[in-house]
Amino acid sequence: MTVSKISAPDLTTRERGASPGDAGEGNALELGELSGLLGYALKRAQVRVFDDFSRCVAPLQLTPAQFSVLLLLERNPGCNQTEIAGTLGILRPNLVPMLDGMESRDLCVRTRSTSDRRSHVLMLTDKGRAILTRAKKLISTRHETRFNELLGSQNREALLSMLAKIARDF
Amino acid sequence: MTVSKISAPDLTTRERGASPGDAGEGNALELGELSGLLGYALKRAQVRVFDDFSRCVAPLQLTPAQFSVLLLLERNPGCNQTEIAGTLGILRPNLVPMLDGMESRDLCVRTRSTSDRRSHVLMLTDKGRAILTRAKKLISTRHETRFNELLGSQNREALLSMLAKIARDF
DNA sequence: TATTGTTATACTCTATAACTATA
DNA sequence: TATAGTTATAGAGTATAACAATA
Repeated sequence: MTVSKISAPDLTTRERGASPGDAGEGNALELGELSGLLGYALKRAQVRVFDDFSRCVAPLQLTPAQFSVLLLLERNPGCNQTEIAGTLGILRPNLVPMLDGMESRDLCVRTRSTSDRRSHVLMLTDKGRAILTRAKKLISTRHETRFNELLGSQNREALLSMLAKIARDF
Repeated sequence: MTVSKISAPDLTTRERGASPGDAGEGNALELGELSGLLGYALKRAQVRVFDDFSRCVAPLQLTPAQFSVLLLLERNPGCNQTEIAGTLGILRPNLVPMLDGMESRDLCVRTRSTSDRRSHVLMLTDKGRAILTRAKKLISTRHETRFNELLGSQNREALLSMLAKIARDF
C-alpha cells in the first residue's frame, strides 16, 4: 500500500476560527519534541475529528458515542448492554444513562430477554433507524468527504489500518 | 513516502489483559461500519497509546499532559501560562491546578515577569529537567520502541504526518 | 456462586463567567 | 479598555463498589 501526498508536518499556519484552545493560538510556542510525540498527535487529531463529527450531525443531536451505539444495534439487533459496553470499551454502569437518553428519545428499546430474564434485548426503533440513516448520510457527505479531500481515500485506508492495529496490538 | 506492512484491519484477536472495557471483550459483537469510522478508530488508538504512555512513565508519576508541559518549558523557557495553554489546546483556567501540582513537586517555578507584572515567567527547575530527562528515556526505550516494533519507523512517520495534518487542517 | 442491569459515587477533563492586578 | 492569572462552578467522561433480580 502506498501513501502519497503526505508531507512532513509544517506548523506554520495555525488559527482556524478560535478553537477550544483558549488564547488566539496565534502566539504558538515551538513544539520541539512534542511534534514527534505519538499520543499528543493522536489526541489533537481525535479532538478535531470529534468536533467535526459533532458539527456534521448537529441537526440530529448525536454524539460520536451515541452514533456508535446505533451502528452496533443496527448490525447486532437483540444484543444486550454488556455486549455493547464490552465492544465499545466503555463500562456497563456508564452505558446506562446513555441508553436512558436514547430510549427516552425513542431511538431504541430495552425489553427483557425471555431466555435470560437478567439481560435486556436491545433493538432500534423505526425512528432510531431513520435517525441512523440520516446520520450516516450527513457523516458521509460532510465528514468523510471533507476528510478524503484532506488525505485522499488511499491514505484514509492506511490510516484506519494503522489505528486499528494500534488499538488491537499495542 | 511509502507505507508497507500495513494490512487491512482484521478484528479477530481481541482480548489483552482485561482492558478498561468491562466484560471480558471475548464476546465482541460485529463492528460493521464502525470499523470504518475515523473518530472511533482514533479514539480507541489514542486511549491505548495514553495507557501505554502512563505505564511506561509510571515510576515518574507523569501524565501525558504534564509531560507535554515539561517539553514545552524545556523548549520555550520563560514563556507564560497563556502561551502554554494556547499551544496545547487547553484552557487557561484548567492549566492552573496542573501547574500548582507540578510546582508543588518542584518540577517548575512561576515568577512574576518584571516587564509585565500580570504574567508569570515559567521555568523548569533542576529537578524538572532531571525528571524530564528520565521521562524521555523511558518513553524512548519502552513506549516508542514498542510502537516501532508494531508499525515500523517509516509508518510511524507517515502516521504522525497524517495526524498533524488532521489536527491542523481538518 | 456468578452475571445483568442498575445505583451511587468519585475523580478527572473540559468549559464558562467573573474576579484581581496589572497594562 | 484589555489582558494574565485565578477562582468558582458546572458538565462531560470514566472508574469502582455494591445492590436486586436472575441464572
